[in-house]
Amino acid sequence: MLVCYLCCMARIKTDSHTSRREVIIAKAALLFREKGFKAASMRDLAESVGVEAASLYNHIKSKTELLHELCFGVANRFMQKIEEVEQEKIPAAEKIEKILRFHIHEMIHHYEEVYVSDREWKHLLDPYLSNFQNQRRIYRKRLAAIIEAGIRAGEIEPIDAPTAVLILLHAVSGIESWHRSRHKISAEELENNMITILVGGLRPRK
Amino acid sequence: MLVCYLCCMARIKTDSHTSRREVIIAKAALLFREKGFKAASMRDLAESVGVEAASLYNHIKSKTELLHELCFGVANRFMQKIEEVEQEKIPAAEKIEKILRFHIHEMIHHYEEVYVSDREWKHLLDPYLSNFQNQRRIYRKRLAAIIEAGIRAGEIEPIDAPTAVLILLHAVSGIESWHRSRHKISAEELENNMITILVGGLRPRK
DNA sequence: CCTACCGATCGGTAGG
DNA sequence: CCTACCGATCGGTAGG
Repeated sequence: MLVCYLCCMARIKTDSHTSRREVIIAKAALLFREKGFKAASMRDLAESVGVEAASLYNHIKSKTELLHELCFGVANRFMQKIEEVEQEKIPAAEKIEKILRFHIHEMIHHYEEVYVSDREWKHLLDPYLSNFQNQRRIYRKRLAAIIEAGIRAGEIEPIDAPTAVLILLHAVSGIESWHRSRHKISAEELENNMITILVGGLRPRK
Repeated sequence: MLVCYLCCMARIKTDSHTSRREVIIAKAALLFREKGFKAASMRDLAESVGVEAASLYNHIKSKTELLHELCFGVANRFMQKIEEVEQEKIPAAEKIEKILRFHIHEMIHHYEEVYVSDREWKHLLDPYLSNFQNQRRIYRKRLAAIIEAGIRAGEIEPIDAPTAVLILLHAVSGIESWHRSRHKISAEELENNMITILVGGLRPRK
């Protein structure tokens, strides 16, 4: 379940746009998530695609290229979303809630890619590695800035903003455990429970 | 900084108890955290210990044995702590706070091992792998049971307990990012900020 | 897209 | 604790 049902319906119906390359990347996401980047071999990937290992190289340049595609695909979506939310004229606490809901949605509907981007990025090679680390740092600073604005406006508990960012982002990545567990509550229930606990924890209590 | 200063002072002073095996395990924790289990080679480890790769096998059986040692060392400490806290006669919310503070403390002072146990356990081999997964599942159930008791007692917001557990545990593991960041606030500040955000989010707001 | 194959590196052993 | 070395597996290329 790499891709969101709604997002990709058109593509699946017409079928012709799911190129071989996209299939390879999707299968790579699954494999890298299951085994980790280093432990997943190109022969594993070839088998799951249904070709010989050598044939993969007609569609991709290298194993790390697959990791670039996955990591930056995810990073770009998050960066785009935060830019969009920053410009809305709503209270900071609502901005945070919107961004959190986006994180939760991405984690639920694009699980494999988001997970890989989160846990395997350290295996990127160096022009890409430092690029990715920079994007991450910038993203967290922007999120912290929203929280700080919220604190100044009295909408958010006065706490250390970088610590709050760290908690929020990692808490959301915990959906990974939910995703693989048996007794799953529904996606909506999960989302609302998380928002209750996390955003609730940020609001002033009187 | 594998081990806690306080915990290990005696050992460092007398010096003779830090056996070669313990040094190897400590260096392995560092390497597995930096590179990941699969990407860290026994030759890397040998170099960081200061011997040839073959010599390591006079002190350990295999690479995976190092992973066992690290994962179960950590798991056992957490299991022991939760058993201890369960038996105290204090409100559920205080139990949760105590356990959270223990998690935070472990993450700060035994960073490498806790991190490896958290992220690399999937590379354990199968008698150990399922054993570890069982311990994890049991631990989370016990934590959820404390939260549920707290909800029934009206000390904790009525939310889905497994979701709360998932959020709490992953939020705490976010200390990893703090640990490697430059502008670190102090460990005590960090701990108190986390408790404010997390336990604050659990308490009823009126 | 395949067969055939490469150099490098891996975890681990033998033997001293 | 070392030197020497093993079989397996890796990412990737050549050539068709």
